[in-house]
Amino acid sequence: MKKRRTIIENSVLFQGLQDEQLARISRISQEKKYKRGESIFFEGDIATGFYMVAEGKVKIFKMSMDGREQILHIFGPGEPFGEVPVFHNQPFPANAVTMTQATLLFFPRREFVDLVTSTPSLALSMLAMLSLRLRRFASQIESLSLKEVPGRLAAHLIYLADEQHRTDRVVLDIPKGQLASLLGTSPETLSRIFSKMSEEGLIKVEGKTIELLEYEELLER
Amino acid sequence: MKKRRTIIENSVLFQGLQDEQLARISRISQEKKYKRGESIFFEGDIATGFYMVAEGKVKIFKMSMDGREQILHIFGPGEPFGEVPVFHNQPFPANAVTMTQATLLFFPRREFVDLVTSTPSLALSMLAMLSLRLRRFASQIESLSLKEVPGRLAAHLIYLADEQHRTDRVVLDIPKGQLASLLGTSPETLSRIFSKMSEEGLIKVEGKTIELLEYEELLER
DNA sequence: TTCGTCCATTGATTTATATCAAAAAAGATT
DNA sequence: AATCTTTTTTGATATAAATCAATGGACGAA
Repeated sequence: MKKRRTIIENSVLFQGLQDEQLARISRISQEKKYKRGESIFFEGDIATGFYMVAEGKVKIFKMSMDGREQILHIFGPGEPFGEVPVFHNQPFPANAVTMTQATLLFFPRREFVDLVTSTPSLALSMLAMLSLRLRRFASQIESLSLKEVPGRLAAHLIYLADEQHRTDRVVLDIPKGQLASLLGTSPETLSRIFSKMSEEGLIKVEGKTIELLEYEELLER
Repeated sequence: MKKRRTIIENSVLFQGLQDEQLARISRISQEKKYKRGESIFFEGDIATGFYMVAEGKVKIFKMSMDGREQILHIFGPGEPFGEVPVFHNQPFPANAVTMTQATLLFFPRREFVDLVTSTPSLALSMLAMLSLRLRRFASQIESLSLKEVPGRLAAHLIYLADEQHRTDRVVLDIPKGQLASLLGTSPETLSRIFSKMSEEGLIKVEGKTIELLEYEELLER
């Protein structure tokens, strides 16, 4: 499996932190292995720490009186769970069970709190990173509901251009089918829009390389 | 209205803090009154601090060029908003407007950051808050891109049912037009879907009260 | 080479939803 | 009660995009 450190530095919660900070986080984490269908915690349990999925899938669910389970979340690699009650020092509000064989990282509350307490900058960096992600999510939601697909594609191309530090061309880092899903559309539709934008002279598509012929125009979309 | 101190010590963000810290928080906060429909801030504004609702309701939303709005959150008493720029030192990512007459507490950025730095449990609360928001956004994005409107409505009804601790009926806390914007659709479409779901016997709509006749079915949507 | 698999494109059709327009209903104000 | 305003519903139409179906590479394996 992937190295613990890799999981941590690519996780929602810790990504973007400095090496030194990541190292400390990594040091307090404990690796735990689970078989499929094993319980991780139950509703009402004292939250002694939180978890992050390294490998496998975990479901968080509540049980209704008549014994039916209501799944609240399903978490996969890189996603933390149980952190909200842990940070608030409250019992777990739901149950957690592995859906597959799984490897989890456990972060003991005590040690995590000590770490944050002794390193104020860690908490601030984490807050900054979470804020940044919230910002991105907000614009993704905006994009999904307020723009139609060509607009979303344009926004994504601009985003890639920004990331790749150029305004003349970008290289897609995922297959077009996946891009379609990322933009909330179908491969067919995406393909048609690529050709329409090409006809309009906005871009030129050559496999995974997209030339941005009218950067300014794209911004408008 | 309730005393400022009461709001603060019962809020998710500040609950559990010691008296001295609560007093400090209370000291740096400023009370502001708003009429219904007043703007609190606009997307792009420089942020000098964040807010907490003491009384009333506030919506956070994005606006498209042609004036359509997508609501990102609706906040009520005790809930903070506008914290993202506090930790990221960038302009507000969305607009905020009061939906009712409202009283807000304003916390200046500088003082608050100092406070967070010196109060680990506050930092943890803040982390919990942002972490939770991130999760909500993630499911909103999933919902917008994967489900069509009836599914989103069903999910929202279930969410309300959960929040209101009952499975037989829920009461909408906002006008239907606003709900449409929250679900990323138009009032007309939402209205039609309400009547279709009623015909199908899934729900029964009486003004703002929605009876959930087939809770299980709704879950499936 | 040829075969098979994966990915991308193109065409035809269907469908969900937005939009435009207007009426009806519900609340608020005088 | 009467008027005004806001919210909700209904109808007709337009449209973006999903879906279904088929074809055309591209790439690796045998």
